[in-house]
Amino acid sequence: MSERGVPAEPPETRGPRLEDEFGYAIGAIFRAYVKAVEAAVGDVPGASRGYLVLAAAAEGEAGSQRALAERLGVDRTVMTYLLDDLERAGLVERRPDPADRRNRHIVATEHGAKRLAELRDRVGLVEEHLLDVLPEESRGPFRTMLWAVADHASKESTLAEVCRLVPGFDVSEAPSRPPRHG
Amino acid sequence: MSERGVPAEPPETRGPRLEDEFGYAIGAIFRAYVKAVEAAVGDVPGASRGYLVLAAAAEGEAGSQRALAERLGVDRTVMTYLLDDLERAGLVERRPDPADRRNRHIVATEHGAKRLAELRDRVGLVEEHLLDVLPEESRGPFRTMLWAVADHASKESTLAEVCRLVPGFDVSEAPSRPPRHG
DNA sequence: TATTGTTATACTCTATAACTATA
DNA sequence: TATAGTTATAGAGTATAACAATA
Repeated sequence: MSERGVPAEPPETRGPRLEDEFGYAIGAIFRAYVKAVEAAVGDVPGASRGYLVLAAAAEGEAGSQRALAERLGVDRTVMTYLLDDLERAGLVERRPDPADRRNRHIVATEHGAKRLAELRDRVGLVEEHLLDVLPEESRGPFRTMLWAVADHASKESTLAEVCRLVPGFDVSEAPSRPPRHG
Repeated sequence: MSERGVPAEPPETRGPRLEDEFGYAIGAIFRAYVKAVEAAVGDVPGASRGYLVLAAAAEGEAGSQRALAERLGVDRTVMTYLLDDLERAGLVERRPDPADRRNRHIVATEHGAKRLAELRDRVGLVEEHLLDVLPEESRGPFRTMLWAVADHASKESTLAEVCRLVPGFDVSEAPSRPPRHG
């Protein structure tokens, strides 16, 4: 029927297992973190994402909605909805920026700051538990390296450079991927 | 108007920045990986997820659809749609398992295996570029540690243990989170 | 005119439930 | 009865586009 041949059954072991793929590893950690934090933060709107927004707001470094949305890799409209919920829960406030009244400064309320203190403890336990497979003396170095990679990955230039490295590769050219079903 | 007080502006620096949060770091890396691989694999259905499925299929270790779905953290119905697309693209095949005819064994076609070889190169470049901020001698140890954490995070028992550590914390009890807007 | 934020809407992805077939 | 896979459908998340306010 089909001219495409039979699958290549591995005679022994030809390549890496699924679990050896970088994408598998990073995805597994990300999913576990999100799921655990989701439960740890209870009814905080936006779950792990809401926690990060609250953390930034409490440090007074959240900046404008747009800036915050970009840092978290979400659309600015999504940030609007998320902040609606966090504000309704009394955790954060939108402050008009006197310097540029188009901007809204995102800050934590007193209640938000207090709530965050508890959340930090709980989320901290989640993190600790995720990393407790590593020998204690490795955790510091691991975090340092993870942070360095994250910082690198966040840069616009990084994705752009990948495009130059891979022939016929262009991030901006979305290959007009069809929807999965519909 | 409101009895909730003013936000706590940081007098100096009270806590970690957003970028210091584990959740920020892991999310940033995950997003960058997904985005870059999405472009790198071109028209492969399912993008980074499709790549992982194809990789598992080509090694003959994908097993049943359900097993594969669980390893990738997706619903079994989602796996059905994803495999529909990959099969339509001629990259994988569903083989009925003679031992238990309810199961479908997922295997790569010859075309799929050939395509995967190219994809591995391209995805490999993406990975290399993400990690090239680390000094060369650190990349191996970093991967080893990342894999260990991923393996640990994938275990059912890990999430369960987190529940015992955090007081009043239960993953299975989804706190009936309301939809974000609707 | 360009930008921030909002709103309405459409779209995409995911999950739920019902069904078939195997066991 | 229980499980793997499929299908239909509803639901949740996201993005697009049009708008108001400000620069």
